[in-house]
Amino acid sequence: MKNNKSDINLPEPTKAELEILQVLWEFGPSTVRFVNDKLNENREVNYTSTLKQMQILTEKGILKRDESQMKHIYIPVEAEEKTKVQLLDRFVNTLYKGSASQLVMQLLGNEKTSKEEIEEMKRLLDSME
Amino acid sequence: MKNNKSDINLPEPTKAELEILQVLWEFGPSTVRFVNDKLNENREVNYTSTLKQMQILTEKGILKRDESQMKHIYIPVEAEEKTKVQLLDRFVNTLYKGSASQLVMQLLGNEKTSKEEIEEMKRLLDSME
DNA sequence: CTAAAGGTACGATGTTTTTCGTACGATACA
DNA sequence: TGTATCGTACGAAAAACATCGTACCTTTAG
Repeated sequence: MKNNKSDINLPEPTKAELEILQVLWEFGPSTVRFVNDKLNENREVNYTSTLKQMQILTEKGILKRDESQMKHIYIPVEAEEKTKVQLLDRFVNTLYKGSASQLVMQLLGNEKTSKEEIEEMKRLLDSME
Repeated sequence: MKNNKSDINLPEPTKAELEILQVLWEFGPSTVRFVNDKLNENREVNYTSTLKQMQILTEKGILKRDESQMKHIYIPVEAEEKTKVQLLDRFVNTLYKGSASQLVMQLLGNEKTSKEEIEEMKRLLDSME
């Protein structure tokens, strides 16, 4: 199997970009100040660094923004789910040759996966057709 | 929840590095020539680029090598499983706040996940305690 | 014995991603 | 009204990653 274009051309958020997206997913549309404050709960980042990243994300079409106020409000263009599905898909393809069940097997073998989680997975699977 | 050190200090293979690891996982200990040929089935890479990457991987302690012959043989230090578990763990933590069942839910919602895969997951889960 | 082929080493360069300094406009308020 | 504060814009530096050219050694075939 050669290059899979449909994979390659996806806008692939980078690490720093993903961090920002996660804040927006968790707290909804936000200002740069807010996002930067959240990031700084975990690590030191300069305000203008965050601003720049969010501008880049906007250029790439991953975020859009409301400029009607001086404090611009940034909003993810795609729903959290959609982006995560893409990332998960890439992950499964890369590491498990596309086999979701292999990935699940690994989750089950991982002691960090709790009994409760496993029960929940069972429920999910049983509730399917 | 602040920095999770156990996460942060992992040697996190880069994209190019992962490509190489995958060849070694699939075909076992190999020479640079062999790995490079495999990579070139997918995309053009210069021999010395692959060599360099494999040297870097060795410096990082992700690969070791047998230098007893002129053609060095490279071998992953950690088992495929162990490395994948680490990557999966990071992935689940980053995207799903550690909830494996949420990840599974997303797999189930993805039309690319086949009925067979789902059946297989059921089997796996049922065979657990 | 020698030339070609094929191997390693490694510095340098190219590219992408991340961070930041500086300029400058808005706002707030003493 | 002027100055401190808070915002955006944006180029450029820094860091991380990836690629490659060149030097030089070993093996092999003639």
